[in-house]
Amino acid sequence: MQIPIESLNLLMLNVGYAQHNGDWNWKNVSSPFARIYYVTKGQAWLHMPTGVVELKPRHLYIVPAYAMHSYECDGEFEHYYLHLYEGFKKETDVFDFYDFPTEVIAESMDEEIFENMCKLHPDAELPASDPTSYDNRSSFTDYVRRYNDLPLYEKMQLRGSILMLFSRFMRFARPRVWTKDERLAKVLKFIHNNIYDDIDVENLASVACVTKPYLIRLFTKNFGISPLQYINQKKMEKAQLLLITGDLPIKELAYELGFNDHSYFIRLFKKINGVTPQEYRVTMR
DNA sequence: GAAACATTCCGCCACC
DNA sequence: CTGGTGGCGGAATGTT
Repeated sequence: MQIPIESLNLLMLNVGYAQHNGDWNWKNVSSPFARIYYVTKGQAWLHMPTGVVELKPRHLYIVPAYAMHSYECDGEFEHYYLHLYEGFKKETDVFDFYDFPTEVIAESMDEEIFENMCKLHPDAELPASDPTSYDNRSSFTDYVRRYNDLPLYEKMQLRGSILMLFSRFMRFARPRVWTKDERLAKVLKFIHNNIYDDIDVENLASVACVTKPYLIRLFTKNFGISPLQYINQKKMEKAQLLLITGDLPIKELAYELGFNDHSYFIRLFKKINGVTPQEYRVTMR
């Protein structure tokens, strides 16, 4: 199954050029946005769950949203970066449905694309390159607002550039096979499509045409966690995105994600992410 | 499946 | 007023 291009809309959070000299070492970074890098000079290493990748000039690299990773560099290293997120409810979680190669060889125009994006959007550059504390003065919300205020033709240009770069990876992407079980595939799809609603496991069972206890057993056996745990995990991912890209009060945000009780939402968020929603919002932006 | 049991969820409330 | 904590208990979920 292929996702329709209409539902693929990656929005830019940041774009910029970074020069490092042994100071690009961050451990265990995970963000609700994806990163694409184009290396121009030097060398570094990217530690992904799947293994270590050497970062070399004239190559493109991608780190999917929510992927836990680390950076390592001991000398000169220069690169363009691009941060992307899927902003709207109806958009597919592209990183959940495809596996992308971390590295691809860049095409001749890619450096120019980056250069051009930087020239057109100097405001989208990160003030600091420490992924754990980007900056206190300007938040991601400002970047998002700036994007929203762009004239339509500039948004079109931007989307075009983003899709060009993303297509380099898409070309080699493999649809992720979560399960061979058709029933579970339907269940996963249902969860992804309704992640902003209050999902009842009873509904999932009817989607899969099995009884509830059976579904729970089947799901847990295949994915290692129960349906409800999976749903809440996904909701917390969306929460992270909403927290850094928007200004919604925590209470409203909880409601937005299908929680009827904000205190429960806060508890769940802290349980899964280790910090309270507000702490996350402040430290991540 | 079903039934019985343990555990977790989650909405409510009181409070800081 | 918002964000956050903790207790309670019935409902929902998960296990055997």
